[in-house]
Amino acid sequence: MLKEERQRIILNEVELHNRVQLTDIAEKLDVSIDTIRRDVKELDVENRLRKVHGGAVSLGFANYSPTRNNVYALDEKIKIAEKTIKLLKDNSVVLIDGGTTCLELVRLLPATINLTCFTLSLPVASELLNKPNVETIFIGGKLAKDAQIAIGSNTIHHLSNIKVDYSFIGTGYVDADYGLTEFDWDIVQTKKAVIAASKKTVLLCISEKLNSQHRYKTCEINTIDTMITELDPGHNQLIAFKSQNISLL
Amino acid sequence: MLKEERQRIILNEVELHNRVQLTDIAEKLDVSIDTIRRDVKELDVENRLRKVHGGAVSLGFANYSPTRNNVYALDEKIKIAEKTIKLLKDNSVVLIDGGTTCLELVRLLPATINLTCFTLSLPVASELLNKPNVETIFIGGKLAKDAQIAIGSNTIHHLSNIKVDYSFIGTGYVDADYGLTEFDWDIVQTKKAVIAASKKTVLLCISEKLNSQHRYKTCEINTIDTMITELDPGHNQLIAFKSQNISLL
DNA sequence: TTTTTTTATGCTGTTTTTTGCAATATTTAA
DNA sequence: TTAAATATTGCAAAAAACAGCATAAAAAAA
Repeated sequence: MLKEERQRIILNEVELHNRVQLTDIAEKLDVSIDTIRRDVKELDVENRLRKVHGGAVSLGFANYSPTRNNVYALDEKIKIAEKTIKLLKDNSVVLIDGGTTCLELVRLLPATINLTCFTLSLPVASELLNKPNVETIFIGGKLAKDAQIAIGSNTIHHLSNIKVDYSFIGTGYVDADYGLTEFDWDIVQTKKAVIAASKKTVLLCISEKLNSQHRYKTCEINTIDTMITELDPGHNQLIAFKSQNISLL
Repeated sequence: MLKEERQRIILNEVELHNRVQLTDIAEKLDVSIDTIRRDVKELDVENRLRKVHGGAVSLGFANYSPTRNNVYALDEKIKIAEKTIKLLKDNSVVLIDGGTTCLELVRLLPATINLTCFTLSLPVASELLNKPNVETIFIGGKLAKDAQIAIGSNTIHHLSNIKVDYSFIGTGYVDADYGLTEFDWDIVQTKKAVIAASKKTVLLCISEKLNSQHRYKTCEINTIDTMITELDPGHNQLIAFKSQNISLL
């Protein structure tokens, strides 16, 4: 049997069942497991399937990723993400909120980091699945169409049952006096529950949002433990926050 | 024998069987392996076939994968999705499983349809958010990296608290006698919980999976209420299922 | 015609690829 | 944690590819 032929059969099996075991294929084709393993490794390098421990899965199955749309102020968000990653300790349990800043944080997480991550956000969950050493737990509930996050009473109830070391949240609006505010009432309720479920809360926020406010209040500014912007902590845009009881990074 | 004639025979053989081995053809034509090797090499540079180690494969065979659509057996799955959509009544509450067939179903859902959808699958949830009149509820829990679905005791517990009108599920393997089976134990547990949470269960399955089986059993075939394949219900591949207590579509 | 040139083929020895095996390490499941 | 399954690595045998050479056949030129 030609190698090409064998690999074609492997691909076919993988696409048919989404997932196959190397031992099964080896037996079926009557070649050694080593041969199948090498085939699968090659096919993996060629991006025709994804090799996993003990077998292989089809790309359609494993490779789902939402199209990365144009992220506003990407550079700033990347800077924030990099600062945030320094805060993360191995083996901690964290909760990561939705929003593009948090999503950028997840994208930039090093593959080596060992975390247990809770999240409410579909895109964040999707990205987290690409991190080999992160265990991802999605907090279920009714999904908000626009924000792509779980909201509502059910979600809030689930959140009331957990307590994480750190939560990393974004916000629609922030002001040193008025605190964190949002446009959407449901989001506020959910964020409140997130903060209540965290020992420490870290706010990720580009400087452009500073000194803005909206209708519904999530929390006072000093409810936040740490605020991370792309600016240097000594920047004079942050003076109003320095007097509050939060640490700046 | 003319070189021209020999090469034509080689090409014929390749077209017919999608592949040939050099040793076979050399023996058949009673020339040295070197001659055949040179022939095949020439045909390869002329782009009439593709030379591989030990033989040659047809162009269609070699090109099948690189430029193919990402979803295996897409046409069949679309046909299944179309049949399934006819089952859906407005304002019903359904649960949609993961897998590419179910994902295709969601993609083809008309924008007008009014549904409440539960799901465990990240990609399915993501697609559902594009449907303006569908309320999506994600059943939370620990996420499986490869299948991108919620699994584990927490998920199963959540499922035990709901009862939907219909669930639409896929399966790794199905056999008229052995029932639905899977490669993965966790997936089986979750699927069992899904079935328990449904008044009616509908299996979506391309015919290629019929008469295949694996290690862990999800359920007997007659636990399923309806099975939908891309085939006509009267097709003789489905005879073994007709005698079971399930309806075919 | 004969001679020369070109092309095709087969043979030999060497190199590369493929494959299976065994020893060891790593990952996973219980 | 331990035990089992799976991966990795190095190695050796077999198959295939390759390069060079000699010969035979065919074509072209004398």
